[in-house]
Amino acid sequence: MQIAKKYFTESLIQLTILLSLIGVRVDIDSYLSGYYTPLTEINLGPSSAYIQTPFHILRDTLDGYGVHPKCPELDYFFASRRLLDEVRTLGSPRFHTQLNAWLVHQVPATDKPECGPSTSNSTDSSSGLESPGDESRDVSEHLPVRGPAEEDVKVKEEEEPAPISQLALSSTLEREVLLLSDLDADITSAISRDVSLHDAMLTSAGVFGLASDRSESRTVTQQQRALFRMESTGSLNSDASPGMALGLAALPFASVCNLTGNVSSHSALGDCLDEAVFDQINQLGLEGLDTIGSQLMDCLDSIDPQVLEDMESDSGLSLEIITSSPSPGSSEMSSSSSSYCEDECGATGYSSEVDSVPSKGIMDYTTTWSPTESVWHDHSYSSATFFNQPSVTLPCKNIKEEPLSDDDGLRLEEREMSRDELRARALCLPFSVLQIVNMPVEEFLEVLDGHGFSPEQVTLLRDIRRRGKNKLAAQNCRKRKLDAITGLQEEVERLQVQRDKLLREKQLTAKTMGAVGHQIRQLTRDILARLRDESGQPLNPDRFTLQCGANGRVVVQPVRRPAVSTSGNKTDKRKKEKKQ
DNA sequence: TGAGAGTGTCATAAC
DNA sequence: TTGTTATGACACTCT
Repeated sequence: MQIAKKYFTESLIQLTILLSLIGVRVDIDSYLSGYYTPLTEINLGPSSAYIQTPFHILRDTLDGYGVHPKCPELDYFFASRRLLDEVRTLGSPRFHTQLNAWLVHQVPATDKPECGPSTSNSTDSSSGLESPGDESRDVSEHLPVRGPAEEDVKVKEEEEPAPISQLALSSTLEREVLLLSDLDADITSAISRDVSLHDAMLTSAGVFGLASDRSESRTVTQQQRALFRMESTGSLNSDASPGMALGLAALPFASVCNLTGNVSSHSALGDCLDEAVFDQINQLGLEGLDTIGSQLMDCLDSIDPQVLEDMESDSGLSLEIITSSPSPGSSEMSSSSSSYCEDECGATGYSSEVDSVPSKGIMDYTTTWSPTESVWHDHSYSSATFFNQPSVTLPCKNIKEEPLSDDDGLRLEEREMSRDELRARALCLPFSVLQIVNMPVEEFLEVLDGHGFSPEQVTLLRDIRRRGKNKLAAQNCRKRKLDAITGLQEEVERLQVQRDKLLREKQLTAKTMGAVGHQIRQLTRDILARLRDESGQPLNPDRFTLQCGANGRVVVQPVRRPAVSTSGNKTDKRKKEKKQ
């Protein structure tokens, strides 16, 4: 029994570690029952695209416990480290963990799209799904589908984290191992039904890059749509538990590939993993199920591994990553010589920091701008718009020739495009709105002069830039206004508290003064009653009083009464004199 | 259906 | 002179 409990606990912790790596927070405190250090986590849901988290301010809160619960990014950010730290603090009884890596899917190499020139240009940004040396990718592509018992991977220390894409849910329980061995068919079929591993990888990889080739662009788009279908109608609605769904939503970068399989195969895994664990996960994820789609794509597209890496050390700026999901053009497009294609996900979010503090991985554009730069930083657009933002610089010619397979989706994308994006597309400007807005003025002037634009295009470029700048300025202005209002409200509340405090002090002081005055009068009467005048009679308190001098001497003085009656008599006399 | 919030855009002033 | 920023005002959309 003791051994079973130990195995059970170890399995829970292993699962917790893995879930923490993918962003799912699990409270296994109740399961551990004091066996190990309590691990307490709160599921706070996904991050908002609007939220800018000042990581640099909280960089010292390594354990994350001090993080405000309304800051989901921070909690998400510290979850993995905290869990690992806590596990590490357990000391010597390190659980002998075996990770059974079962590959979820294998995609033929022919499906591997190329990201065109952007692939090489945005290596740093698109590497989120590729572990160093494409290790995970290689494993995913070359490893055959095998049972967990065949591929056991020792859990390495945190200093040498195993590629997440290689990892899957594991257990040391024999029962689980045996059952997992039978899951391959289900898992593979579940994933193949909706989206392949390679699709997910390439879709995410593609969002960071540019696609110059039309067919490649469409491939990526279709893959992305496939992923959308997966998350909207596929495994999430069928087999996946909400908890796992939320975990997938909070999934960072590459781990989504394997987790897609995990999500799809939850029903099977539920047989071999403790139901209580999944119940816990389900409870965690029920609230986030509605927004799972945007959350998933948030994680897929907006997380730059480089930036994630930087979170540990710096960067109070949020991510602004442009998605490279080239979409089919519209019929209004005219032919153009432009073959450059880039997506853009909205205007640069309002943040003076973004403009004034060029940061690593944040404002690459302003420092080393080039038309092929694909990394942007957007805080201002919602996730839905974020993912549906098509490129405004599609090669019009190719688009016009190719039939559209999904007109409804195209119209939806066009409808969600801004007017400037539509205008830019109409005039086939080879730059995205974001590029136009964010490029340095010198570059902008060079662009205006060196590309042989027509007057209409030049005017549109200037207007787009002006409107984009002004849009950001308006956002900043409104933010400042709200901050000012908030500050004033806080000041008002503070002053009201101070006023109430002063009023209470005033009342207390008046009360004290009254008591002291009463005591002084009583004391004066006592003293005067003890004193005698020349005739030996006690001094009348109504006619005498005590005065305390500056030197501390106390003297008896007669009470000075105002001569009201005399002055009144004088006026009466004057009135009588006037009458006479 | 009206109210309110949020947002984009324009006009303008200031730097 | 030009570009940028800040801000009021207006219109529009969405909840």
